[in-house]
Amino acid sequence: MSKISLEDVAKSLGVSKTLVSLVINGKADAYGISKDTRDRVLEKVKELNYQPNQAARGLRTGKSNIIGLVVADISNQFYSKISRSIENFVEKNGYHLMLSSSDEDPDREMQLIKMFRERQQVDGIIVSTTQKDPAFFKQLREENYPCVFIDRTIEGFHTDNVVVDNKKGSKKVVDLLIKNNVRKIGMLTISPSYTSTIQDRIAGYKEALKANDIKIDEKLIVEIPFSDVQQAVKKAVKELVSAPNNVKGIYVLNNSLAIACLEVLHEMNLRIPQDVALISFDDIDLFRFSYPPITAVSQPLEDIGTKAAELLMELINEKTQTSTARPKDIVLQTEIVVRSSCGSSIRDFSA
Amino acid sequence: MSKISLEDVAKSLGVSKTLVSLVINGKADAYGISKDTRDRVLEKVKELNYQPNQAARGLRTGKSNIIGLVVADISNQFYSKISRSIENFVEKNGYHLMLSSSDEDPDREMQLIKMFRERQQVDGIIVSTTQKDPAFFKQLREENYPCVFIDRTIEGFHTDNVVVDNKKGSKKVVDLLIKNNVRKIGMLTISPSYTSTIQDRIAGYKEALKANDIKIDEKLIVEIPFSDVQQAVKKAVKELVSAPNNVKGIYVLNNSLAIACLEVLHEMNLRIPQDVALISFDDIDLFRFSYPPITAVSQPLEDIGTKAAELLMELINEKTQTSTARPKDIVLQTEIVVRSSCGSSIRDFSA
DNA sequence: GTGAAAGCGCTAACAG
DNA sequence: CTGTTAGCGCTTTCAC
Repeated sequence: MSKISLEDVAKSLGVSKTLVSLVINGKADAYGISKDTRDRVLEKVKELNYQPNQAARGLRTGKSNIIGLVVADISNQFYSKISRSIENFVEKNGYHLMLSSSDEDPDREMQLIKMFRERQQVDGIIVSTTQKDPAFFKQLREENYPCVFIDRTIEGFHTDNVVVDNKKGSKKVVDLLIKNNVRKIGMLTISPSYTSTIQDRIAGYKEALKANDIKIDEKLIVEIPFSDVQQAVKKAVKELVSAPNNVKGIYVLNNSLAIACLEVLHEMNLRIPQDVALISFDDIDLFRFSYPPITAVSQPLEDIGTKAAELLMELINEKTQTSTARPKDIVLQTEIVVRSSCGSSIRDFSA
Repeated sequence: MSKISLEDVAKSLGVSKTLVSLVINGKADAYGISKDTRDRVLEKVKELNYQPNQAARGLRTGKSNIIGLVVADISNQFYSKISRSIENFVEKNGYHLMLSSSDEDPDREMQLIKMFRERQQVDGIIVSTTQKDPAFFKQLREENYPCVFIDRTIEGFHTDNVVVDNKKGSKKVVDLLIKNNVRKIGMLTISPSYTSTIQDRIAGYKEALKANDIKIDEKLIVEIPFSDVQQAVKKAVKELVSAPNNVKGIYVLNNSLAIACLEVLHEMNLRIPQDVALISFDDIDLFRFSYPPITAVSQPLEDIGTKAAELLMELINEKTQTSTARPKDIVLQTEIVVRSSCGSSIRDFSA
């Protein structure tokens, strides 16, 4: 441990702890400390390689300079990319990132947040929530605890969040498929399906169908449990592509589903897009190089992370002050990345 | 904030803080506290939803119950999967994970670790180091600071680590390619190339060539800078596949290189493996579904994370005690996943 | 079996 | 401009 303390620095300089503390915290000017003493202090600090003890500081100030991030699964590229950009941003502000995965379990998520907050004194959190009921977060807000939602919102609960326009993105990509003459389109959603993300994507799908005078068939919408994607997708895809459904296109609502779906289609020796077209939400590296390359709705991951971190830093700093225009609802736009899996090929490796 | 403190609990029970503290920390038995009072305390704690303040506890005990993880880039699936399994393990022990990416910058890495340790009171770290010089870690060890290496070691420095047998894996995969009658094999390494991982993989490549009486041509070994993979790979691949080099196979030493390489080969309209074969270290989801599927050396990511976390927990708990058989050098085995990119096809989508 | 009291290292009134 | 002092909430001797 950094055995040397504030007191050591003060003593070896023959000054008070206060003085050293003020200098270290950049309050030298505010307290009119002479440039000379300030420099002497700074020099000594460097010489002794003094590092303030955060536990002590935290105990005193009630702050930790740590922020928490809770996502469904950090090993999903979608979240790990966002995490990276959050890290980059908060680091500039002297914050560190504490991380946890909820596995889409609402109770676990609550537990994690509580732990972060109450035990570890995390100064604020960024969460991709899997809650349905806003009660927990309402209380958090009442207690004025800095919290930013990413990716998902909770119905009927307005708070600071950074999301993408899921409905619009969803509609556009389904529209594209229909323009490519695929009119019978099955959809794979994922549980928990009550999340805003999934709901909006479903809504976009339905809108696209309606706009093209296609009747919505609820039997073509299959919900896959988060805990057993592999098996469930297999079963679902088989049913969708065969009679009486005979879908000619499959729309999957996230990247894990896409991977599983791709695997099943290959196993079944179905050609994509000739036999069945495939489109997905979430664009990941894999989709560029898969066989065939997959058309997907791409989200600005870096922006999501950066904006969320920015928002959280604002919240933490404003905390007691009156806040301007809160909560901030940031909606970013998606982009359709067209590849051969939907029939309209930009680049097709099978040539 | 959890406004209620130890004192609140004690007061509302009419007992001392000591008592409550002892009960909470499971030392009731050791101090012979009656089952009756213990239960009363526990009940009150629950009723008031008391959460110990970690900052205070940390200040007192010098522990934080946080461990740090430093990797090159958390958005690389290789690290995010490991991170996930570390998280799972340490969580069971009541620890949280603090995360940072070093971007393969040795100075940044040192800075991060110092911060973790000295400022944030992280109880121990797991690091995929990018250092060449062991000095920093030697000092860490002298100060008895718990630290576990994953993925990479530093030459001439023995410490607790969890790695895979890179040399063997590398040799096996190159061997395979040679067995498939590809004898002119170029290799793309990545900087910093002095890491044990890269050195061992290079050694494996050379061994395989030697074992098959193929002359080693240093011109076929190209180092790609971590900071500019895309461009550099493009240039390198073009040179490798054309005269006078005319390689018939490319071996890339990690997954980022593979992705970049795949892209270039497609751009150049070269068929894999007919024109150029491709093999890689690190198996990621993408390789199963890419066109063509890519043969790779697969690493037991979950095991790496779990073992490393286990080791670290041991180190933290042993700290003062005499340790048995330290440092522990855990070497896990890799597995070659054969796919069509190397010529010997198990499953080939191009059919 | 239980309580009193010291003190971890720091910050922030308040004095001067 | 600089120093004194009082805790933040907890653990841990030591006493009873």
